[in-house]
Amino acid sequence: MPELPEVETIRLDLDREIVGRRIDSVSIDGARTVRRHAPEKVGRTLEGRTVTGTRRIGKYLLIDLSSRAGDVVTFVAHLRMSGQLLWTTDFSIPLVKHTHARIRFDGIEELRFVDPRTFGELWVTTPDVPELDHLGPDALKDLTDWKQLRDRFANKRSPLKTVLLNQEVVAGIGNIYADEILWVARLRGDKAANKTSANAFKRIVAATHEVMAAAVDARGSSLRDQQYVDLYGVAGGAQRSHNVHDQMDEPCPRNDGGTIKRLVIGGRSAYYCPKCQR
DNA sequence: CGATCTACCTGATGGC
DNA sequence: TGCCATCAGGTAGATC
Repeated sequence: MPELPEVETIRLDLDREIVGRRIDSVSIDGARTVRRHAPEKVGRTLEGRTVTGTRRIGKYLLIDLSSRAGDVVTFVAHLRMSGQLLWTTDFSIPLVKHTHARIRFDGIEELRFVDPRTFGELWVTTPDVPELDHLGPDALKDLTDWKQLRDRFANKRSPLKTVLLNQEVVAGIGNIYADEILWVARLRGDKAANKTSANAFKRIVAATHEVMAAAVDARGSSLRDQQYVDLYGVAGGAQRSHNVHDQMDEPCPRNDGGTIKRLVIGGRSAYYCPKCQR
């Protein structure tokens, strides 16, 4: 569920709560939560360490930890479709269904990982996080030059939206914000990516930064099901600014007489205005 | 190499 | 009320 702005919102909250704090204990429940290595390794690795900082790469959340016997480690979380990270001020507060991991800090407070669909995952690794080497430039921080995007589009004949969703091309864009970026850039997502013009690449780069920055400012998008909430369980506000995503049959906000349509691109819902997106 | 399916899961929703 | 089909913010892996 969460895309870059939602992960960044959670990271900003976490940074405030856990940097400088010590992890007492970790419990992992559910065979799917940790699957890159033995689940017990998480507790063994984290317990007793102090959080030194947080990072985000695309939709991955990273928590850096203090060294022990000379080695430093990083804890990685990806929420996939239905994962949540929730801050609990007292570990005795009852667990909600589908709570798969608990990380306790300084005796009482607890970070909980809740994930009904169990697609999300946690793991520990080295600070260079080699598992994420395949990711393209981060859509918010590192996508600055349109030529960078053009080069990454080379040889890609899939639809434009499919390529924007490819995390190896650019990291952090998901289904909601791909629709929004394409609307701002006035481009249709079902056109072949390799036909994108230089001017269109410039508009995509500008639109990506604009859409992502505004969504972070609004603390992410919470749709009807409220599956995304921040670290404190509070919904975001970016959905109120969606121009096309999930806006079927609504008038285009450009007031150009267009009506928002839905189609399927790469097996996923895509919303667009047939009037202003070409 | 690139493109396209499919699997991985639970839960909400809407039609009959 | 069921019961069934469809859909959901994502990604990795198989296959062509």
